[in-house]
Amino acid sequence: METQRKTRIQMENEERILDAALEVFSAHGFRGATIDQIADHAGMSKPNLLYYFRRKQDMYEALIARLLDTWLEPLKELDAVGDPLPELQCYIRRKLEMARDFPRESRLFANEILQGAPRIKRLLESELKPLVDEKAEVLAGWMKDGKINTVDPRHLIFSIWSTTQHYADFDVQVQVILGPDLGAEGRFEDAARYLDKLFLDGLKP
Amino acid sequence: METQRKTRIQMENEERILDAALEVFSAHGFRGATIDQIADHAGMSKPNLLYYFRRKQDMYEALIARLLDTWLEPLKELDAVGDPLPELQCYIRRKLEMARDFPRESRLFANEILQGAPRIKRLLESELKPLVDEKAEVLAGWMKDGKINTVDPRHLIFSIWSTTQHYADFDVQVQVILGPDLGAEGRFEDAARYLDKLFLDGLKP
DNA sequence: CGAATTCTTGACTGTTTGATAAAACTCTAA
DNA sequence: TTAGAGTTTTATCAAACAGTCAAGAATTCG
Repeated sequence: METQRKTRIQMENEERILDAALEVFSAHGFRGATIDQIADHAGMSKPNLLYYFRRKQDMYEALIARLLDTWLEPLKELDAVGDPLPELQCYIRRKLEMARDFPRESRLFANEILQGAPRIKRLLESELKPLVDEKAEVLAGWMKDGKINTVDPRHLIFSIWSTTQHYADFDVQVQVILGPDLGAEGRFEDAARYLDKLFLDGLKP
Repeated sequence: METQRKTRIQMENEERILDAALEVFSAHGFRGATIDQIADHAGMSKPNLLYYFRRKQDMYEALIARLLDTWLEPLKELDAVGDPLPELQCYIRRKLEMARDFPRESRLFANEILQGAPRIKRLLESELKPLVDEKAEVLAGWMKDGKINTVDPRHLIFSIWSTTQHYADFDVQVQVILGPDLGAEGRFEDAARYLDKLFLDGLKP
């Protein structure tokens, strides 16, 4: 069976479609998104879109597969041989940068998990779980060596994910509360400064 | 115009419907939920359900209105005259308890905010914003008095919301990573212990 | 009781939506 | 240049969906 080569038009259109799909899926979730909306965003007719992805679910799965690696990359780079505290600070900042630079991706995952991850639960078990297990060991090692405060490493990871992704997933709420005066960039800097303090020193005076 | 009194059957059925609606809306979001699903969960026919709530959106709005107060109550109780650190610890624990005891409510809000809060943005501005402004002042006062570490009070509130609600909203992911051995109760205790440490001392050894 | 009111249901309507078929058009490589 | 592969469109379908209607069943209350 020969590997199918993709034409120029195929590559261009699949790209356009996946970008449009990300836009729509991340804003409305899988069931809330319609093929018509995605086709509109991609600037093509619905049957034409369905020529490239025969079913709605195919687009969704293609998106997820393409994004998961990017999404897990910062955690993968958490390095056992690095200096623990700076290493963690760097991880937190990178996650925060991703929330700023890829909010659609963040919301896509959030939507999926929120609704019970029916389409990617298996992927979480095969990709996410082992990675977290591995990095939890790294963190546990640092704790044993007295390099960082001793806490449950998995819950530590949860708190990094939740605090950073909050700025992408709950952006509307964040904007309502912080007001629009401060731009997105200003909000980002404030958040980075705050999280740095929180994770280093906590709230004790 | 006389105030309409509600019959026994009306009260019972509206209750049943709103509970079913919470179940379905929180699992699928507004657009993903169907009236048929809600009617099934409530154990009644669709036309019967629509006799009580004429449109899908009416159920949703009734739910939101009913839940918002409950949801904001812990923050309302944050007391300026109390002892700062214990007061915050108490708030964190109460939010975590709500994530454990009312995960559907948490997911309902999460779904709504995630999708841009089209239906409750006004409510956030009129109810949530002033409350947060007020409590941010309280926190700022504590910081000025040197009772707690000086950080951005609004971002502090964000981090409490995100870390606690994470356990309700991303429950599937949490379960995949922590494994099912540990029950929900055990997970809760671990989370409470971790968050206590994080917010008090941070990660510095 | 019995009549007024409230509640419930089956059948139905118009619309949206995911998906298909086939014809028409465009591109590419020999 | 032209045959064939690849692409786009028009027309269409069946299922899912929000919401309606009128008639029948149950409940309430004088």
